[in-house]
Amino acid sequence: MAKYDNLREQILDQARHLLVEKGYINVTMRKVAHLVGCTPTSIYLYFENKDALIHSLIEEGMDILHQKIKECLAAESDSAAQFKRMCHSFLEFGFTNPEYYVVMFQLPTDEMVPYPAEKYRRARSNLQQFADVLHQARGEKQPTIDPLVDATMVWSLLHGATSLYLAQRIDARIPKELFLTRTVDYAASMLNPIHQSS
Amino acid sequence: MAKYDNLREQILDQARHLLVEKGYINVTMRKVAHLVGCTPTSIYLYFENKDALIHSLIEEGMDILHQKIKECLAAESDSAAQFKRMCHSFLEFGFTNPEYYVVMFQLPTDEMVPYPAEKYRRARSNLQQFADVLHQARGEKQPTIDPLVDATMVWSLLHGATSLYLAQRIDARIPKELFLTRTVDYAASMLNPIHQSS
DNA sequence: ACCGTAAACTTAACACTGTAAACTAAAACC
DNA sequence: GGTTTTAGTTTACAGTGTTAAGTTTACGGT
Repeated sequence: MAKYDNLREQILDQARHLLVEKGYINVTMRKVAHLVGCTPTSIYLYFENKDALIHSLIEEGMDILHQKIKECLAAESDSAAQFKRMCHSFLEFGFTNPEYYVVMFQLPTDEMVPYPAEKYRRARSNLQQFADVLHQARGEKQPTIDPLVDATMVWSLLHGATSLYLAQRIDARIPKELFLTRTVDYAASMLNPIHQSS
Repeated sequence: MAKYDNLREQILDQARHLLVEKGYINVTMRKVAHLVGCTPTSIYLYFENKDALIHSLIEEGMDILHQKIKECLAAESDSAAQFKRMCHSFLEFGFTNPEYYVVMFQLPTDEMVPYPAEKYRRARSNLQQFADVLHQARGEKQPTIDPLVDATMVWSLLHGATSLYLAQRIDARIPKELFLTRTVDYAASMLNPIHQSS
């Protein structure tokens, strides 16, 4: 019956290939179809629309990132070290998978239907991981400081750093490695909750 | 001779109107032209292409932001207070001018020709303002810590916070005001350069 | 006053994009 | 073997940025 051997998987493969090698703008229905060897409309047999196709790739990326974050917990026993490693891993993921990062975190809301709330689970789970480790590293002192807020601050920092780096908006005088370690250090300052309010 | 009264300005006006009211995706050559009452191709008489038109709006936005940052210096005498106010102003600019912010800082590099290096002046100048105030607030102690790097860290935080907020990716349990003041506080922690390296 | 030229603007067209509807071929079922 | 369902294609539409050619209008010179 089937003219193709698992067409859905082939579409996903070529879409991923196109994303990683040529960037998001080159992920078009026609280009994906051409690489697969089918017609553009055939994609609609397996994906409701382009957004659904991209969302599948987003989920893949979320899985990869989630895996990398989880590995940080196993690699260290000290929770402060775990936290730093997690920050480093997040940055490294963005730096080495720029196109994945773009679709996962930088796609304009207007340009695409928002990533369905239900599927934010992995993203939220990552944030919760940061919050948990942060909470643990500080040893339950000062329970008034909500770790979720601090984790959100850290996420903001990491996301901003990655975005600016990928957009090549970091001053050329700052070497990549310095930028990376400094960002981790700044994030790690959240481990010592000595804040003065404004 | 002229069929229109300062067509270039009218184009810019309607493009700005469309951007602010309807968002970046709705800034199309045909929609701008329709609002102006001219043909789409007439725009090309005054702007090389769509990018050039958008860049004009970007420059406008940069000017507005630059102005707001400058006002912070006048509003306070203490340089630490100036710094905090600058951070707050940056966030507020993004929060209240989401569409300007999008074209200024979030347009995918691939989707648009990179913002010409020469025109980064205002953006760089903003970064330098942050670096200068940071340097001054710390009173020249520890000259080894390059304020440019720290200013870049702060910029990363502010940009990340704004981006996540505008994309509505901040946990609903965190009120906007708390998020705002916490971000400013975190940025302000750069004023006390007590960093432990990793 | 008239002609030629240059400036301002429009018309028509091209190569793309995502997507819906209609059509076709092949397999599955009874 | 005939009918229905599945898998896939063909065609078409409305939208995008942009280019090239055509048109109208105003200006300058003799």
